[in-house]
Amino acid sequence: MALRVYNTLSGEKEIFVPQQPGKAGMYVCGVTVYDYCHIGHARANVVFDIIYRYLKYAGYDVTYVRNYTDIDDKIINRANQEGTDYRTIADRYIRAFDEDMDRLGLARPTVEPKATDHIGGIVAIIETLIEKGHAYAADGDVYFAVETYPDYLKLSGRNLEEMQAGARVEVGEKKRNPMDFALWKGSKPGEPRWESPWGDGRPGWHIECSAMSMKFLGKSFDIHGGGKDLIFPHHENEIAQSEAANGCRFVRYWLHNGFVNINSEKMSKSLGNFFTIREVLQKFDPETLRFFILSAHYRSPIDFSDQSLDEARTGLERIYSCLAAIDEVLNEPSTSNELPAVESLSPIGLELQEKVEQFIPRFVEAMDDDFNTALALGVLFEMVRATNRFLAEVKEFTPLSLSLVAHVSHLFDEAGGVLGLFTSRPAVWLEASNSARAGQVDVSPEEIELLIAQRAEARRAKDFTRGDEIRDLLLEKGIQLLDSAQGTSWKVK
RNA sequence: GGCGGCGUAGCCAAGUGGUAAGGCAGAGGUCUGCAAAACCUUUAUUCAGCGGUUCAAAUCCGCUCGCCGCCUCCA
Repeated sequence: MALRVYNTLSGEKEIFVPQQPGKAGMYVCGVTVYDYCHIGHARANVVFDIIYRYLKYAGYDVTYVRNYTDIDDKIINRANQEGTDYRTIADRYIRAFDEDMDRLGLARPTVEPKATDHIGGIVAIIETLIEKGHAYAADGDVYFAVETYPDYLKLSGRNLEEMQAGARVEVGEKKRNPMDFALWKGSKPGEPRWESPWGDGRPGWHIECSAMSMKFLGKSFDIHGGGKDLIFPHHENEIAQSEAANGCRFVRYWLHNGFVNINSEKMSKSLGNFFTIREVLQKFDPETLRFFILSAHYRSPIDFSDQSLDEARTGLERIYSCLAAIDEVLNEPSTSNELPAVESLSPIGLELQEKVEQFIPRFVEAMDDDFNTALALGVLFEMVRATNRFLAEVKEFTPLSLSLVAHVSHLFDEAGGVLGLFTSRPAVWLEASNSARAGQVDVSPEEIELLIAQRAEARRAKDFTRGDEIRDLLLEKGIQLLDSAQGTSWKVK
């Protein structure tokens, strides 16, 4: 089964056929760098990170371009508020973005261009558009004339007449048609400016993406992505500019991710109901956030809450616990040196072996179906259960059972590499997750260890009443004790 | 008003014609001095409602109800 992707342009899943066999070109609209990113940005970037990784995994030579919009009204406003220049603001939030994405474990795109490094390309496209009669200069600004491009609004499925009739569209006095949009904006005094044939100014919002994608991926390329909210007007305008200028199809597959909601409502700056990535990462592990994002299909809305993140953490913990158990088995020196003459697996072992054999085909099938990460995680969990059963059953590990367990370990590495998960050593992750949450409990680890020692003492003396008292005391404070043959450990409940 | 999406167990969530994955939470059991963890078993005769197409529908069509998004900057 081949990779199928949902194309916003056709409204259907289509078999992915790249322009050039074996290669894939992908452009994703990055952020406007005027503030810290919220978890909506986290979702969009994680989603396309997975798509990037999976395309590579599927064997494509991928060129992934993700831009920074580093010149824009909001950046200028912010700079004015702080009494500084736009560059200071842009550079600060580019750094912040990079830090956030690194923490979330994103692979770096092939190229991360900045709009302001491509003014030349932008001006060139605008000149072409004017030459071809698709754009006109008006008093220092340049506008794209939407009526000259018959396919306008084909992505969002709208109708130009009805949109023009809409009361909320104001007629800019310089525009010939209220739907025309700016390619170039003349600079007001004190604003950042670049030279152009139409006077000093700066690019409009949409044109930068046309210029940068063309520079790095050509006039026509495979995948263009972004959040659903970019479909109109941003992507619609990109299509108009690029196709009108180049006379050929701009993008083959348009991919759009769904929103992050708070109480079923879109998270956004204007509603003020957003959480920054940094805020969330103070409470939750980055991998937990990533796991949460992957637990739903990328096109569906997801509802963000502490509870849903808690559940994601519990689920991820289940997997990491299994991986830690695997590590222990694999790192332990082999207990039996005698090889059984005929070695065979128990029914539970055979079941695990079956899961192991089916794993990659099922994983690939899930990911091939429009990057169905939620289904892929389900497949992962089935292998976790089979592995837990097997580990619980086996008393002595033979070469055969060890190689089976090692195989499971490799499969988790392989899938983890695509999903950007399980990058930590399991024992370390579990320990870190536990101690991070220990900070939220009003008992110190030292006190806990002391109480555990006292309890062990009491239990040795068969004073179970005292022992249970200590256990219940800790439980009341949210500390759960875990007894094992190796001793007593603890975790935050 | 126009366009689009969604409604699956207590919660989250896969599933686009062949008889409901997975996770969390819950219940019972194994283990344990008792617990916890782990493991086992179990939890939707049913997919918002009503009609229709079909041998067969959560899946296709129509209508109704409810929620959300885009139409202005937004991942």
